[in-house]
Amino acid sequence: MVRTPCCDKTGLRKGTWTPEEDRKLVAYVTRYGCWNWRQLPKYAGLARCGKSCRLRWMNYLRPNIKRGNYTKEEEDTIIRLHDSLGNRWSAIAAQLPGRTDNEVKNHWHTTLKKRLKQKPCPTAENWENEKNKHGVIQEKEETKLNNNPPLILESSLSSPQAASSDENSVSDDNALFEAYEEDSGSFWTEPFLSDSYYMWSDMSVPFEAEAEFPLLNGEILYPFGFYDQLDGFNL
DNA sequence: AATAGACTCAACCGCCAGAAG
DNA sequence: TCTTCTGGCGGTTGAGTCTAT
Repeated sequence: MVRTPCCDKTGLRKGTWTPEEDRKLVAYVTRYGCWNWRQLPKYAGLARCGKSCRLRWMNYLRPNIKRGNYTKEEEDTIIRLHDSLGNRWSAIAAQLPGRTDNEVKNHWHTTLKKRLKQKPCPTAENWENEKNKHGVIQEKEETKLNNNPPLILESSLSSPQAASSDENSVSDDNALFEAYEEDSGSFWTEPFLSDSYYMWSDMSVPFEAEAEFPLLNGEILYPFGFYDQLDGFNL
């Protein structure tokens, strides 16, 4: 949706991502990882800032991103965690497999906040009651988050085994990664090339783009088929 | 059918913390 | 210790879509 594509002073594109840009980013990150978001666009052949690439990947292109309606359980979790953590969206999102902080934040502002204003959710009330009854639930929640950071991060999300049981709501884009898994075999078993894996094993220094990355030279080797924003990835 | 207002959500912005030099 | 770089986070924006009139 959204912002009119434009360029900033340095010639970097802004606004809505095109299918072609998505394709380049997905191809690059799944193949080489995101060893440095700021440098990545240059090597991936993208006229975007690194931040924009990271955001696009984290919120949209990453494997196992869950889209669509929120379940009652998910909404209850958001309300409960927001009650105890406040606007710590990333911490809240970490408890909801497949949901991003941006998505949780949007859902809160567009739906849940209003709903609670109109008619305080029974779940929130129950939560208050439970807190009063047991006194320790909130502390438990905080402790869990502080001492044992949720593992629902890149590596677990990227594994099909760890995917949510609500598979139908998971983005169709995942077909892309499943297809890649078939190709590479080791895709899921190797450390996921994402935030937790910035540098691939035998590459400590970024090499010359022209020499090493066909992505910049017309003949582009994509591990996947054509991506269509409406239909997802056509393999 | 046309229009206005409300709603949604992808994307941007600015700030902060941690790491490295 | 200071500076610079980078990733991450939360707040905000604004164009597209939906709904009511």
